[in-house]
Amino acid sequence: MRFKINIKDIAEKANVSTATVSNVINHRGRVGEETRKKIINIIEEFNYQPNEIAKNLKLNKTDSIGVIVEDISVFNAPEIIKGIHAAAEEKRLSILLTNMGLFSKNGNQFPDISKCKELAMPLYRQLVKSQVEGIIYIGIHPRDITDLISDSKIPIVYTYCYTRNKNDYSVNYDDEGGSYQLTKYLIDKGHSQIGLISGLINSTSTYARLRGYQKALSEHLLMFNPQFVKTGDWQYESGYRMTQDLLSQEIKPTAIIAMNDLMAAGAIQAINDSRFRVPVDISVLGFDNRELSGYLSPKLTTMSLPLEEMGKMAMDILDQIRKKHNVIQKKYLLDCQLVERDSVYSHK
Amino acid sequence: MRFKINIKDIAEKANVSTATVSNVINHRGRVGEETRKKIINIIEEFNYQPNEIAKNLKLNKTDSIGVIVEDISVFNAPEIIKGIHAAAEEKRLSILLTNMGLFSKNGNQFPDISKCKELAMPLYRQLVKSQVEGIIYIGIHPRDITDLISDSKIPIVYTYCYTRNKNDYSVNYDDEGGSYQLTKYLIDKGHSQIGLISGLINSTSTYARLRGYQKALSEHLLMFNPQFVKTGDWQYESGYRMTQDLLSQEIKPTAIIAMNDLMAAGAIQAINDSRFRVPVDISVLGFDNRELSGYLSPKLTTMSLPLEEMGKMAMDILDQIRKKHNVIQKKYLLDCQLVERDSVYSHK
DNA sequence: CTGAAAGCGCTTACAG
DNA sequence: CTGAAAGCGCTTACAG
Repeated sequence: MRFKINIKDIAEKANVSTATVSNVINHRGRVGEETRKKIINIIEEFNYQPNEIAKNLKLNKTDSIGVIVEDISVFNAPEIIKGIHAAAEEKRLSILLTNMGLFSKNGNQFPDISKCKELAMPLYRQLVKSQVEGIIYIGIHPRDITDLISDSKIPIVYTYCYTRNKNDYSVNYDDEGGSYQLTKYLIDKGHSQIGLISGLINSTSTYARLRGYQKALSEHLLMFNPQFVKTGDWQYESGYRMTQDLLSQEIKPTAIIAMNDLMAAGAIQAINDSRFRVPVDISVLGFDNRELSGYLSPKLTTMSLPLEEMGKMAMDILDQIRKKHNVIQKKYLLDCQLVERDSVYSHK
Repeated sequence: MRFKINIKDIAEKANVSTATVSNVINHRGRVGEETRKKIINIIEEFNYQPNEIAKNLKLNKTDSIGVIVEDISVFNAPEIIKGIHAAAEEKRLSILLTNMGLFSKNGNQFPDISKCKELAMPLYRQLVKSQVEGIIYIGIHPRDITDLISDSKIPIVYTYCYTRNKNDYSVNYDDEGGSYQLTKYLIDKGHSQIGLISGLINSTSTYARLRGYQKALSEHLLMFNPQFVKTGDWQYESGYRMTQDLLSQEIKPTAIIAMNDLMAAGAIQAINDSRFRVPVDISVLGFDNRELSGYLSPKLTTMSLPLEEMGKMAMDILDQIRKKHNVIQKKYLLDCQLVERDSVYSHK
C-alpha cells in the first residue's frame, strides 16, 4: 500500500486514462464536462497533489532557480532575498537557497577568490544537479569575483558583487551616485567643510564613494582637502577614532560623511563625547540605512540601498533569459535614496 | 542534439550499460577496476552531473526540506535560517525557501489565523508538490498558530511559534527564563526597585516575560509593585513614553527592563533627555540582542535569543523523524543568554 | 472527446 | 563483474 496517491490511482477511480486526468489538471485538451467534473471531484476527495518531480522530469524544466548567498546573516541579504521572492512568486518560480556562511567563517576581511571558490562550488554543483534554471549569487560586499564560477552552463546573475567578464550579468547599486547625492545634499545645506570617513581602502565601494564625494565638491567649486579624508575600516570604533582625529585638527569640518552607518554611529558618539553637538556644531551622515540608523541619537540621515529592488531585478533578468528574450544590458546600477532624519543642520 | 549529457550518453561512450555507470557513480555493486576508471574518466571529461530530479523520482525521496518563513526581513529570520542551513549542510539536505512577507503586508499586529492561513497554504502546497520531506515554519513572533496548517501528511516543525496540538513539534526560546535571568541579574547587582516596560498585552511573550520578572522578585522576597509595570507596544516610542511615566512617579526605579531592545533604546533616550544618566542613576536592560543594542550609548546589556540553535534544532528534529527515529519530546524550549555590556550599574 | 503507448533520466533486483 | 529490463509519476503526439 503506497503512502501517496498518484495520477494512476485517480484515473482508475474515475474510470478514465491518466492522459485525461492530466488534461483536466493542466486545463489542456478537450475533456467532456461530465468527465471533467467527475475527475475534479475525485481529486478533491483524495486531496491529490501532482508530483512536481515527475512533471519536471518529463517536461525537462523545474521552474526553480537557485540562490547562493555568501552570508545570510549580513544585513544586505534578507532584503535582497525578499525582493527575489517577491519577483519569483509573481512568476511562479520556486527558490532553492544555499548559504556559504562566508562572513561567519572569515570575518570582515574579503577572503581570497580561491577560498571563496572552495566554498561556492559545492553549492553551485548541488544547484546544477537539482536542475535549477538560473542562479542568483549574492555577495557579502560589492567586489570583483571574476572566475569564482567559470563558464556556467546555466545563467547566473551576480548581485552585490560583479565580475570583469563582459558577458556576466550583475546588478548593483550606484555607490558613486549615492555618495555624490550625500555630498551635494550637505553642500545645498550650506556646508563647505565636509569630512569623510572612508571604508577599507581595498574596497571598490570606498573608491566609488570617494569619487562621488570629489565630484560633488568640484562641481560646486569646493576645494578637495585631503586632511578631511580619514581612512576607517567599516567598524564603529574606527568611526569614533577618525572623528576624534578630525576634531583635533586646526580646521574642523562642519559635517562628516561616514561611509557606513556603523562608522557614523561611532562619529556621533565621538562628537557627543566632545564639547560639540550633533547636528548643530557638526552634522553626520551615514550610508546603508541599516536598522540602527533610526535609533541613534540624533536619528541618522543616511543613504538607503535599493536592496529589495536589486533582488527583484536579478530575478527579472533571469526570467527574461529563461524565456529566451534577448537581454541586451548586462550590468545594472540602481539608484540609492536619501533618508532624511535628524543628524544634519542647515546653514541656510 | 540535447543540451545536457545523461547517463545513457556516458554508458555509450564507455561501452557499458547504464547500470554499470550508475553503480560507479553511487559506489555500489562490484565493478571492475578497469571499467570503473574508464567510466570515471569519461564522466570527468564531459563534466557529467547526474540529474537529481530523475534520481529523486526513481528513489521516491528528495533529500530536501521546505522552509516557510513568515517574514524574512524580520530580525529573527536570518539567524534561524542560518542555523537550518548549517544543520542541513551537514546532513546533505537542500532547502526550499518560501517567504510569506507577513510583516511587510500586515505591520506589527498579528493578523488573524485565517489571514495567515490564506498566505501560508499556497506555499505549503507548493512545498508538498515539490516532495519536500519535512517543513520548518518560522514565525514572526512567538504565538499560538494552532490549525494554521491542519493534519499535514509531511512532518512540520514550528519555530518561533507553537500550536496547542500535543502532536506538533515546536522549538522556541525560554521567554520566562530569559526574563527571570535579567531580573535576577539586576537583583544581584543590588537593585530592588525594578521597572518593567512590557510588550503588547495580547502577546504570549509579554506574559511569559512578566512571569519571569515576578518569579525572580518573589524568590528574592521583593515586593511586586504594579506601578513599576508599564505597557508598551514593542516600539521605540513607547519605550520613550513609558520611561517618562516611570520617571515622573514619586518612587523611581533604579533599573528598567524593557521587553525588547527597541523599547530599551527609547528608554535610554528618555533618561538621557532627563536629568538622570544611564547607568549611574538608572540602569536599562533590553531583550533580543538585536544589532542596534551594541551601538547605543551606553551599549545595552540585553538577553540574546538562541536563534541559530533554534534553526539547528528544528532541522535536527526533522532529520530524526525522516530517519524514522522515535522523537519523544515534541516541544523544545532553548535557553537565552545574557549579554553584558555597559547599561547596568552595580550597587554592590 | 478519450486512451494506448512512449519516454523523461535515473536505480535496482535479477539473471548470467 | 556486467547488462537487460522494469518502473518511479508524470505529459503528449497520435490514433480512433
